Amino acid sequence: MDDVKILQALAEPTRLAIVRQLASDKEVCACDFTDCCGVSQPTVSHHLKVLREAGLVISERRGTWIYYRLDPKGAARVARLAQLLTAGAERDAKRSTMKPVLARA
Amino acid sequence: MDDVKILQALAEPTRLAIVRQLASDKEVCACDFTDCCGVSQPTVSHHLKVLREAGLVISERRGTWIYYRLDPKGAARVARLAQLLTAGAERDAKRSTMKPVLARA
DNA sequence: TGTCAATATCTAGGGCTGTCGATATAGTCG
DNA sequence: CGACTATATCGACAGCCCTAGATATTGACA
Repeated sequence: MDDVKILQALAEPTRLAIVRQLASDKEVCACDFTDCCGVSQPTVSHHLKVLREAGLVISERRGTWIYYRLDPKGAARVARLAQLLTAGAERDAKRSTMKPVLARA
Repeated sequence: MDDVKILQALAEPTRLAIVRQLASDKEVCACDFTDCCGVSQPTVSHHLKVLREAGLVISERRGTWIYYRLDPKGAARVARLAQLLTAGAERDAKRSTMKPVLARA
């Protein structure tokens, strides 16, 4: 229900970089994000928590390491939002269905 | 490359409400957003500016009023981001393509 | 059990942002 | 031009959030 939360999670350079890495690398160890993003370990941990609580990523512990990957549910939510926008924009582009703007007041 | 800017613009309750209204109403006068969002006129003006500069909405002056509608380019950008996520998530769901995790160090 | 590595939590500070009142600008109509 | 309306800008304040150092927790391994 909280699409704002998902968008807020994505709307940050470091977190978007993390998500992009997961979109291309399939599975990434938490320890590797420190290099790719240029921030400290506590900061990475914080961002991963935000992404997790937003429902965008899933974590799985494997020994000492924790591996992250994209959450299909979060991706689906973003896709639905995108579809809402594209559908509205495409509809507006159709001149034939444009109703004349009625006088106000 | 400022996808972050687009996401930041969407990641705010009032602005997302504005965008949702535009997705369903096709064309909306700026003066109508004050009612639907429950914020003051300067705040609405501020949010519309953010959405405009992010490339999500287009404004068109018609006399005293200014009408807003969705920008197809912004919608396309969001759609591309969503596709990135869904593609990655769907790929991860395929067990057959999962490579075993190699030992680290 | 003790040590080491990976990750999480706590804390504080600095910057960004949403908000609104006051004011300015722009357009319409007499 | 002058009055009125819609919208934009300005100024200030409060709250949120990104960040990193210090510290705690967790798991592996000997």
